[in-house]
Amino acid sequence: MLTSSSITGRQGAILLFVRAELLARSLEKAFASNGFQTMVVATEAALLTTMKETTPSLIIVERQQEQSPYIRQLRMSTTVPIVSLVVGEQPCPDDECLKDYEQEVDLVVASQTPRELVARVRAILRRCVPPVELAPRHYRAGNIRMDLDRHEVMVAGHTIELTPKEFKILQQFIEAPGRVFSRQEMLNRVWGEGYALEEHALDVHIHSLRQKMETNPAEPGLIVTVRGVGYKLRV
Amino acid sequence: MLTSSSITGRQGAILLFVRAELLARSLEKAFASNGFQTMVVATEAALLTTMKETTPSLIIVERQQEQSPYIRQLRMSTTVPIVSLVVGEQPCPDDECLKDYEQEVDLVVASQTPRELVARVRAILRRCVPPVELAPRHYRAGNIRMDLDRHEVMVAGHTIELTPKEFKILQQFIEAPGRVFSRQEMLNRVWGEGYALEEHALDVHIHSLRQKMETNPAEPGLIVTVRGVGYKLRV
DNA sequence: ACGCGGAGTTTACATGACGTTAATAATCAA
DNA sequence: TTGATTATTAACGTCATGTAAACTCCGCGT
Repeated sequence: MLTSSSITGRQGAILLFVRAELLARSLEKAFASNGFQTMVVATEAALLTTMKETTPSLIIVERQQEQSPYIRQLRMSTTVPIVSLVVGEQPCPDDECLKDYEQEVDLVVASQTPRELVARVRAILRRCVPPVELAPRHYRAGNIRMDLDRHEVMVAGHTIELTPKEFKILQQFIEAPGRVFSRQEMLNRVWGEGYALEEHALDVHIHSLRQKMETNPAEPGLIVTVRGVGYKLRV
Repeated sequence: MLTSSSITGRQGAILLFVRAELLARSLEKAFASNGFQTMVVATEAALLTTMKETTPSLIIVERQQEQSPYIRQLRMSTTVPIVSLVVGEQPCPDDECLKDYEQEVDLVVASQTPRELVARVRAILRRCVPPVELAPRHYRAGNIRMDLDRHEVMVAGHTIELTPKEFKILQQFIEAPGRVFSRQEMLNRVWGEGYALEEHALDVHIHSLRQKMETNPAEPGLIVTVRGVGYKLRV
């Protein structure tokens, strides 16, 4: 059952900036067993480039001496919660910790059991769940409108009900209007890569899509056949 | 970006639930000198009545043995951040602290310098001020009205009683009317991030919600299922 | 302490929608 | 016309969902 992952818009992972391999492993494991995904980086450079490419839901940084500069840089570049992790035996001197807080770090915490760290992280994330709906995702092509969040499709002004497969197929079409999709490519996109499936399984879904969308399903004007090649959405 | 200046302005006070007079004084002083107002209560009863009359911006609770019951009660009655303060010499045993976190306490912290406590509180408030202050406490969608402060729901003019879970679920729906929530996303939002939970648990609560809300629960017109995807509130 | 009751969770099962296959008809290109 | 490609339909198995009910857990009152 691969269905759940696609629509949920999976939360960003926890980004761990830790030098010690051993520590990284144990944290990674602790988070993984609590249902969190993690990414690990070991250098400042890697941290910053990772931040450019992905959006973690929280960052844990192993605290160092004189870390202010890049912590500030990090804080400026993202609003994601930052946890400063003090490793080693000697506790972080008070004024050092306070400096972190002044940099708007969300939590400075001494090395504890991984379980407790996970609990603290979870407590922070509870507060940071975005108030829903950052950017509504919807498409338009011709007189077809598709709202991915609402899972709604309108053709010529009135809503039509699509099954999950139909919806996904139409989504492929509308994301590249006019482009021809071979059966095999459509199968890969909708059913998943490497799914051996009778090619003509798609035909049936195309058919039912046409039944629901076309004004005259017998002479398709929206989803048109390109003989010998595949199907495309007429723009 | 997170602006620290506006936070200290006019804003609910910090509610301190501390028994020891001396400790109360010192905390009060520390917060006062950092621009926070405080209220102090010394008994559970006073805490709960104060909560009914005012809306603090954060609550600090001196941790006791076996505090779960009223912490839970507190957590259910408000969304304000709660800090569990461990006083005394012996550190809080691990699993005890974890219990607090499971009750959705925001931070469990051992007695430190007042300055550091203030810094930690400020870090939490940075995250929580926007929701507390500018999030509407009252929603309306169709003929559904929801008052978060009063914890009341009205459908078509008359009040219905919802359990805490039901209430939270409906809240997610009404904050983004029409948007489809996958089971997993709803679980994350209501039960908390990373809680592995049988997806089916949600169905049951949806069912009881329908029983209470729908005119004809057999044919849901308000909370509709989007097969293979999730549920949404029909607008 | 004990039991009661409500809330939440899990289990189990019936139902019906959905996806797939296969078989047949229609259409198009040589 | 003939073979290949596509359209259509029916049938069937699987899976998602709805629902009831049992069970656990916790708070509350006796």
